[in-house]
Amino acid sequence: MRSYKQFCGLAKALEMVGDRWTLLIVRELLARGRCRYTDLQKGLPGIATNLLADRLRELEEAGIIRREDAPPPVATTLFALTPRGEELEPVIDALGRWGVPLLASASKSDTFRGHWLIFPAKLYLKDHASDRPPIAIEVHTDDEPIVIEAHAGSVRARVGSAEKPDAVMTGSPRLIAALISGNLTLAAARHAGLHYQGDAKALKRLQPLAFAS
Amino acid sequence: MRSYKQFCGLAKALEMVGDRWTLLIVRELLARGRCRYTDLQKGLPGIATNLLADRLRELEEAGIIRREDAPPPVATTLFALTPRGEELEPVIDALGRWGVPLLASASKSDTFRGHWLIFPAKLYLKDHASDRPPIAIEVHTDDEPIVIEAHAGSVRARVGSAEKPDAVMTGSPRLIAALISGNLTLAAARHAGLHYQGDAKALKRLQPLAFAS
DNA sequence: CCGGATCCGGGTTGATACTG
DNA sequence: CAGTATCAACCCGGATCCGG
Repeated sequence: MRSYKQFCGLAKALEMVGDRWTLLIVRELLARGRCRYTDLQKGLPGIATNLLADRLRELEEAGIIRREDAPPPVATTLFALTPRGEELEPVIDALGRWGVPLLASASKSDTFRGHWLIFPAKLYLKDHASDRPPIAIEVHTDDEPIVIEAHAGSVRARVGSAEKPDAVMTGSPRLIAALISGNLTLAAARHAGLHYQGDAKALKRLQPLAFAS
Repeated sequence: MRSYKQFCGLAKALEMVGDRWTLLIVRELLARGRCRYTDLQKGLPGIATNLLADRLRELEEAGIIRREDAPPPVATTLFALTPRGEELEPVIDALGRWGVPLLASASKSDTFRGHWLIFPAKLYLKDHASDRPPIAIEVHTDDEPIVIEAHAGSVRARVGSAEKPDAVMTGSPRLIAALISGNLTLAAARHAGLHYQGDAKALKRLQPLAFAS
């Protein structure tokens, strides 16, 4: 991106990460950890391959990502965030949180990837029973499943499955996002088509206190 | 901005505020409160007037800013953030904080506006003596002065002057930014050309505890 | 299949000039 | 003061191609 030529931290930050697609690439690397070019492409539906290649080079020059040569027998290139790149997490979180209300009026035809739910899960869910044993909830959409785990007061979310989940939910991204962000009760989400099996209290332990139903 | 067509809060947020210049316009309105088109132009050196007009229209359609007709005798248009627009403050703060380290290698010829210092002042300074009487520090650069006020544990910064400042500092933006963000001690900044008169303890009360010199 | 490079058409940006 | 109008330069998206 062209320089703004302003002595301002915000302007300097935008020169490095303000380009189209750039922060979405960082989102992918934050959500999945280090991954291959092709994995990035799958997580960024709509990006042109030349733009992905350009951005990766710019991000590497800026010290935000790092290129690693995976050892044999894989022998492929892996892309990962540097520590400086990981410091962008608060930025992604703040922007993502600001954007959640916009999802309500999203187009029906928008693409979706399961691991994008990791961010609202981390942002909105808290462990309100830190003295209880750990729990795990599996979340299934059309795409790849994720697991939300609560353990001693902290919540983490990651791609993959749990070995013995306390609950498993299946539904449209829209329903699950509304449920996580506190705009829908479990009962209402079920009524709208969400499938939830397992311990209902597992979810209640994590949900925002906004509604107490 | 073209749609990413992704069901993701971050992507939706970037569609609204990810365009070039957009977040800098929000920065201006956050720092100065409501102001005129010409004030915005002065605070955004380098923006083309057609782009400013375009962005203001887009931001208004998005519900982020509001256009007000100032009453006579001023009779001018004022631009102000809506509540939804003000919710972008955490985003600006996170990005600005991430960008502060980049200022160290900024170009000598970058433009500067005094009120841009409001953000690092709010972000980095804390009132470490909430039981003491309020203080005010005036900060002068080539441009418009700002005031940093500490009162009962909280710090605020605004454009303008104080009636009876406890201290007044004058120096280059670079020096003052380094001092505020904790990368330079007062002694070092003075040695590098910063002029500081008044109570040195006033500044010490606010500075990050990073260095204890 | 992986990780791009190249080319091209169209849209966006930036600089300047101009106006109600 | 608060913008339009115009136009060149640049950036983006889509398609295609290519060496390992």
